[in-house]
Amino acid sequence: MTGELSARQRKILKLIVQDYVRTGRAVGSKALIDRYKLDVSPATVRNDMGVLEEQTYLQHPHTSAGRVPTDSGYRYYVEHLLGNPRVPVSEQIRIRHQFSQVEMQVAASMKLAAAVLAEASGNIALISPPRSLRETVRHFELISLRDRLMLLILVTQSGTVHEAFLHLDEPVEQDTLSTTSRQLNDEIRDLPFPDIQRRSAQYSGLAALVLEQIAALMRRTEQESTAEMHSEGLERALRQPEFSHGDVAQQLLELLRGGALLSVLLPQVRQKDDLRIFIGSENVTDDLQSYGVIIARYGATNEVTGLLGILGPTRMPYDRSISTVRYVSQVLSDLLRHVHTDGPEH
Amino acid sequence: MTGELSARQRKILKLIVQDYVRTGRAVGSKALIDRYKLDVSPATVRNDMGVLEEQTYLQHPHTSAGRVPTDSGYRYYVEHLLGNPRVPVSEQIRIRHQFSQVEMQVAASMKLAAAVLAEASGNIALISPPRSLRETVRHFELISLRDRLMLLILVTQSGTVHEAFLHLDEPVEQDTLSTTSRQLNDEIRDLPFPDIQRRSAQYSGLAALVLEQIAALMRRTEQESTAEMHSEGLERALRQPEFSHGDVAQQLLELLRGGALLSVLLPQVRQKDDLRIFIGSENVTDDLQSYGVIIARYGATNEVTGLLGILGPTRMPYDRSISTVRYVSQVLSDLLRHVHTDGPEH
DNA sequence: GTTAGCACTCTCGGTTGTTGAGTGCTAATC
DNA sequence: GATTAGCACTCAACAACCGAGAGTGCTAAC
Repeated sequence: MTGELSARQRKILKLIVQDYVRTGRAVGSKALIDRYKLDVSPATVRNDMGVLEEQTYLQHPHTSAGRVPTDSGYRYYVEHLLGNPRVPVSEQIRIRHQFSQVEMQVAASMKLAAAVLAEASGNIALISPPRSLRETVRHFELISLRDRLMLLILVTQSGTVHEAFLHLDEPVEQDTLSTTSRQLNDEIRDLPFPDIQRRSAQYSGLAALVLEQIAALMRRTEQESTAEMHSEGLERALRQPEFSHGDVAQQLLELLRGGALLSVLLPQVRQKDDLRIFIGSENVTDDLQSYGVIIARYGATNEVTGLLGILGPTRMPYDRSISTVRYVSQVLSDLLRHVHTDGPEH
Repeated sequence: MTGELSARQRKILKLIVQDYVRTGRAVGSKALIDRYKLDVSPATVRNDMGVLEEQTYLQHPHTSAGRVPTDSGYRYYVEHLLGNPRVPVSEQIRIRHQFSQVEMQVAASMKLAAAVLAEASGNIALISPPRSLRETVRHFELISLRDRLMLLILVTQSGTVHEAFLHLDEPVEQDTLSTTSRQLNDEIRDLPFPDIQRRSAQYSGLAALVLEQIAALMRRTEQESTAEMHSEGLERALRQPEFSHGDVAQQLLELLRGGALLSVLLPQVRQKDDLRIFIGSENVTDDLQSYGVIIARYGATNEVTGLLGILGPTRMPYDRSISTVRYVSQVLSDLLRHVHTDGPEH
């Protein structure tokens, strides 16, 4: 079905993709020649276009319109016509500089990463926080706030901090809390939540309450971890003609909120530094049929990782997007590595 | 200019507002009579409509269309024709029940409050977290995570928890951290951030670093506190015909993100249990000209308060919205009072 | 004060032309 | 054999037009 393409045909396909991505309008034979000063005639281009259409790389919205890339056209483009795009060095410096501003604040870094991605691509940036597949306890602390109210602070392996207010049946001194926490901390360090839950049964009173709560917090995050996702750049993306139609905005919001996005795409991005591209109909989910998604995994180690990427219309600037996703994921990984392993100052 | 209205004129205005809010279509004299079985003729209604139009309560989109309420029409409606709407008891029970599920988790309660508001009004719910106008330190804790990495946890008067990772120049033992924190805690309890910043100058090394960081955290939240806002129900709201037009979605997103909303409206809602309504052109901000906003202040005390409310098109069900905002703000205040003053179990 | 009657106005939805970009095919040309 | 010129054809997009229907304001009668 799909045979080899001549050099000129590949060139034409490349130009069509780029032109269409830029303008958003179907590309005709004459317009293509005018704009890119090809030294062949429209008819020749039309012949080649005919071939490309036969090979399923292009399609016709209607008889008298220009050609538009199909999903497989984009796929061919990113795979064979794109090379290995790099973020320009000046841009790299600018990005690194921005990250150096936020220091070691994980939350701020993530927001920044999203902002950079959104900015560079003009589309929607996605990012999920770094999580361990199997979270364990690193440390917890009990703080007495008032007679019968205390605060539980939990730090897990991935460096995430959780908090919960606990109401007690009877007043407890801070000293009691401190000794309890010191003792329990030693016992449950590096344990995952099922183990903790089991141990809670062996205790009663304060200790049991605390252990139960810790287990509950961890269980909850484990369940949420796939769904939790921050997105950025939606309002700018909506300015694009693709999205100007009314209910697309609503559809997009639901897509982002629902998080079906991550739960479907997450398993497909296997390891750190792996970058995956999903174009239109390649997406299993119906809602994603008309979008393109670029997703990469980032993280400090192979254990604790998060995802980041870009979501846009199938008509998106894949070159810029891909290079930016790849670069930002590297920067973020570097940064996390500093937090997780006492790395050198940068 | 605006004189008295006859009983029938008020009735007609009320019906027009309600009908228009429900259907979204300009209301004609005949349609009004048909739908509400008035025992007067269309011509009479037309005469009254004429009067209402002269009084600026109604307006004509064009010659041959029905009437539509103006902003002052809505204003008259909420002030004179609405009474004091209450949430139906069954609804009250449902809401209370939902809140009892989330226990004392402040963050979860806020999300729930937003969800309830959005649900009841079909519009966008707004909520800003409870903050004190003048935050003071309640307690902080230092936790050593690794040789040269420690975690700072800060609890402020309003019950908000902040966290920050701190990198140290040289390794410090947990014991050192504990004694330092115990000592400093006593010293800075109940102080606002400028005082803390001042004291940090008197110390050096670890203590100085910690105090500076605490001051920085508090300063940052103080600045952000006006801007921070959670919103809910956007995607559902976009389903409404008012919002179906393309770029309204974008405009709304920017409005919500920018937080111009709160920084403008916040100062106008003076104290707890105060409920304010802004209709269309009554809003100073241009972006808000075609929206209606209902905002109430909630909180545990007069010191620590937050805002919640509803944003929708000027054409919104004011009765339901007002009663729900008022009720939810009460429920949330009750709940916060439990967290802040060791209240009885509920 | 209320109502019937009537001429008038203006949006909305569908139909109809017109325009222009683009195509596919064939025959001539390099 | 690949390329090109020429030409008839197609179809979306846009504007102009038209009739139907809902609603109005006014006047005169009740």
